[in-house]
Amino acid sequence: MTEPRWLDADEQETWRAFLWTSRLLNEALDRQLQRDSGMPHAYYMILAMLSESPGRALTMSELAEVVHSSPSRLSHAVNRLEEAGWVRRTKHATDRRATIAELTDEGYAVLVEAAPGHVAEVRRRLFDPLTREQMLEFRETLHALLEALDPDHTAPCAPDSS
Amino acid sequence: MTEPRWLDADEQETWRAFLWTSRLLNEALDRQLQRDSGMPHAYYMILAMLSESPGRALTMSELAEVVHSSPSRLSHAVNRLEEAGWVRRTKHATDRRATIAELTDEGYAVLVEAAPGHVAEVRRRLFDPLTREQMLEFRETLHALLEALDPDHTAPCAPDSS
DNA sequence: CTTCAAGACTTGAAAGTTAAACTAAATCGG
DNA sequence: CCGATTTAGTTTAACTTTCAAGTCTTGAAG
Repeated sequence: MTEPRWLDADEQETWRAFLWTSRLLNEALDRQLQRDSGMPHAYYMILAMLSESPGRALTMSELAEVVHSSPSRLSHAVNRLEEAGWVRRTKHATDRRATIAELTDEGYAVLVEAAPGHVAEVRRRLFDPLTREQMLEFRETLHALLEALDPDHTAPCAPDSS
Repeated sequence: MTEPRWLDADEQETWRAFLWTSRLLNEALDRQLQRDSGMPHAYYMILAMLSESPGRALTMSELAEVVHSSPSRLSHAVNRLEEAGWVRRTKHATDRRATIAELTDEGYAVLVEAAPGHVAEVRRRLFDPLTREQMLEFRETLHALLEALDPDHTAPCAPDSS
């Protein structure tokens, strides 16, 4: 740690802006989902990712990866979702270590109910305030940051759903 | 909620990229601070904001505002920081409702110790991957988003410290 | 000068997350 | 085939955050 180059004023402001934007945006989304569907954003993501998977099911490991959750966190979350009746656990047929999490019909219904409001909120908070050009250049910048944060592309940032 | 305009492919990808970037960046920062200084980012912010305030002290309300914390969360956090001996609570002289949180010398020392590593991490994760132009345009975009998220400028995004 | 709403916190319990330890099943290298 | 690893997942406890309620001022109205 030789000579820690301090942040200049522009950097300072950029850093602040990033911190506040990501916090306020995440809070807005969380509030909306909690209010309208009674679940946090992380839980919504679990349902959403399951709904897009073949058979509306994934192993816990696969699911943990796509929602970027630790195994532990996912396990707790799926406990809750199972209690709510939105997800069901099954044993994997051939690999008996694996557990399969499957979206129930009820869970799917909840998701279908929740999605429009969620998408509307994303649009309102993220896309309405930006021009198309701003959005595209924003995306490029985010990709540059992602490249540095996650060189191996662990993150499933290919075109997928919300 | 009439006709929920879905996200197109570009929007989809932008939204994903934002989600992942903000998560990975926040995680990286949290990990670094937890590892090197044994505290979460939110606690670091409390110390940092106090250190920049006149007399290294603020009322709980003021502090809650600058770190964007609920009163309750801040109260719990300050309990921990007080146990650690990094912050001290005092009664406000004239308004006996108010409590003043004051950074102790020990807390200041911890912050001074922690700051360089933290700044280095911010630089590494956020600024190194971007060109100066990218950074400046990124900041503009974030300001546009902030304007929509927080029209009353509650967020202290004027030039300040980390 | 009382009354009473609003302001500034604190508290306790519940929800969510993290960290570390643990079980069980599959795989790999002799 | 067998022991050592690795992989998959759960569990427990600690910790952070949120939510709802409660305390003690202040300030403003009547």
